[in-house]
Amino acid sequence: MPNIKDVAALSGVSVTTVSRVLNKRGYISQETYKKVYDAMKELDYQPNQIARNLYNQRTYFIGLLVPDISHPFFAEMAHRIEILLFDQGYKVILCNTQKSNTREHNYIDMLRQNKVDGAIVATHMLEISDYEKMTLPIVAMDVFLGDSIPTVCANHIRGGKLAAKPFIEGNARHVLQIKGNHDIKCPAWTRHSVFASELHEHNIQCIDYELKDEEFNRCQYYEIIRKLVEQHPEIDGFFSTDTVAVNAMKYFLEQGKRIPEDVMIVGYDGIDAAKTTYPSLSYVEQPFDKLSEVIVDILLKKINGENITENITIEDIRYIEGKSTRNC
Amino acid sequence: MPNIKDVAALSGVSVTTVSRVLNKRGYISQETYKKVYDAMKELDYQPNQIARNLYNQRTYFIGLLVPDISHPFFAEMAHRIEILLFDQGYKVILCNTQKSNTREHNYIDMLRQNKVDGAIVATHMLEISDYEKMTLPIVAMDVFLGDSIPTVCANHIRGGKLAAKPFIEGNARHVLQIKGNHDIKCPAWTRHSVFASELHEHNIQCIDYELKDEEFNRCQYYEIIRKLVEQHPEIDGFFSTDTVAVNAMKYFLEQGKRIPEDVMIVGYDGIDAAKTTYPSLSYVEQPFDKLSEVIVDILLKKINGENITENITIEDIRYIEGKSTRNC
DNA sequence: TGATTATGCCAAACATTAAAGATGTCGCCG
DNA sequence: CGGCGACATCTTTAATGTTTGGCATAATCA
Repeated sequence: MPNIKDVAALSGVSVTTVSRVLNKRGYISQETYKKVYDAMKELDYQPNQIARNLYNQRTYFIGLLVPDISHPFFAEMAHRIEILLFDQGYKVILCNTQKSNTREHNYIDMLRQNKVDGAIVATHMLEISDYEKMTLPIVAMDVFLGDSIPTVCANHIRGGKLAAKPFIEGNARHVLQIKGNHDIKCPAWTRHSVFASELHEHNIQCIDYELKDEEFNRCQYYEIIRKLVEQHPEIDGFFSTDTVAVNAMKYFLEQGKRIPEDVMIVGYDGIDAAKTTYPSLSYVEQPFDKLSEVIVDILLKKINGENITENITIEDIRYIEGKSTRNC
Repeated sequence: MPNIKDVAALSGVSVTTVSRVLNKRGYISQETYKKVYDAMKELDYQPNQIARNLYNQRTYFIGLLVPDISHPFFAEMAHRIEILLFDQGYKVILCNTQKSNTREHNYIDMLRQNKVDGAIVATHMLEISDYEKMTLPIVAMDVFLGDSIPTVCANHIRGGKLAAKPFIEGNARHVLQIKGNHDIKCPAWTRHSVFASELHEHNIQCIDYELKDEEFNRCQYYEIIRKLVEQHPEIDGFFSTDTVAVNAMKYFLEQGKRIPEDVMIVGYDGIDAAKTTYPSLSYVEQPFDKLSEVIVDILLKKINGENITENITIEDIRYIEGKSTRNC
């Protein structure tokens, strides 16, 4: 692979001059400029970023830690985040932590060894103290990593209320909600507790089920729902993330239940799958675009030295009414 | 951030000795080993990979170019590929080319400047010659990038036949198939041409529609289907990728069509969405696990100097029968 | 003449590694 | 007991590709 010396040799100028051309620094004549550019083209020269990174002490690399990129929520976010970052000159290193703290630990070490400029973290298998003692600029995505690290998430209080409303208005009596196995510090937890208390306020029974550690795989959802509904045949309402909700819809329909007459279903997130069900799913939509914009914005500010620790809550969260809920 | 000098200073040995401890090279006394490790721990030292990369002339970085990571097919593949690579010590740089050749070009340049050890490419907006002249080890994922770059894909001839079978056996008369806007060199194209010729052999009309460049966004699928079906009300069969197929199912059900009695639907890929429809979708399943294993395997072999140019076709592709097709 | 423009050279810096060299210790043989 | 070699341990030095600052040297222009 050609290096700057080869370019200098071919164009008949010094290495310094080539560097000056590359970085548009100092005086360069039109003629030299052309000579150097021609040489670069002829050699198909690509400046060695590794060497530049070493000298400049920054890499423009960003670590993106998600539990599982094949989960549509993270895929949607990753897509937007990567594009926003690339357009600002940053490169994303993808890390699937798989809900394993060993893996998460290895990824964090790897990112630090590779001197990433920052990280976006959507997982939290490590101790909060592990994150807090890091000097690396971090933004937490829908997850709490301690007071010193800003969390960006949608307003889950509002989300929980929005999700509860159709059940209240539709006169549901026994609602099953399935929540992730995140610990209590996870913002997503909020929507579920708000949801539950909203229902209780209206004397609607809320049956809570928390997915176990080993139940995070999406292909298990259907079975889990089947068992739960068998245990609670009285269920006439269901609330969970979209990925779970679409499985629930399938199950209820297969059982001959009418939706929304017999069972109402509300999803959360607004991923593709929520938009292609029949009957169409009612769901609370997370502001993917806004979330990713704010996450990237905060991260870049932190990288540029701003000391940001406050959490940011995105307010624009909407309820999209489909045909899986009824209005009485 | 502490560097190897700080560790050396704190442990009272030379920089080289620390390096030897790190790389387990040469003779190190138990005592020195301990001193160095204690110092590393005390300083929370992380070896600088950038400097190592520069010296060793390899980065263990792999570029992953996909059109759009939020598309479930790529998300599923990316997930598996990233895990396999990380477990082999490689790091994945995520690139969403967005079907833009400018972006793709910029990504390729970026990857070369960052001296990635290899790349997995699932997009092809550039000229084949652009890829062929690169010295970078590349594996093409379900895409053709010229004779010198190995393509890994499932057997789409078999896939096309498997997809056609239920329509033939179910006595469909007018089948609409929607295919991606990939040019004719894309392996995925094969399944659609095989599908069409299989139908023709059995005197079934096959209406082909090719998505336009600007129609790659999944939220547009429903509208496209609506227009096509309005133009062809005789349609009693539908074949496409899962992401399109689930939209078709929604549309037909909303139109009051019975599935499979009035319209049969077959999907392709086997993503989550295909598994949560009601009635359950019949689909041809791509071997995600096997595909990703082979892609990573071939790439690592190429990185290690093997000259691999032959395409690899994965045979284990299956038809999963759901309730969206009928057996007459 | 003196400022401006253009270029070159050299050395240092970034953090690390590897080859070669220095130093010291130990055992063994004559 | 002196010398030699084998081995253990650590240091010195050069290298990886790039940028930058300081300094020197011209040529050009006003």
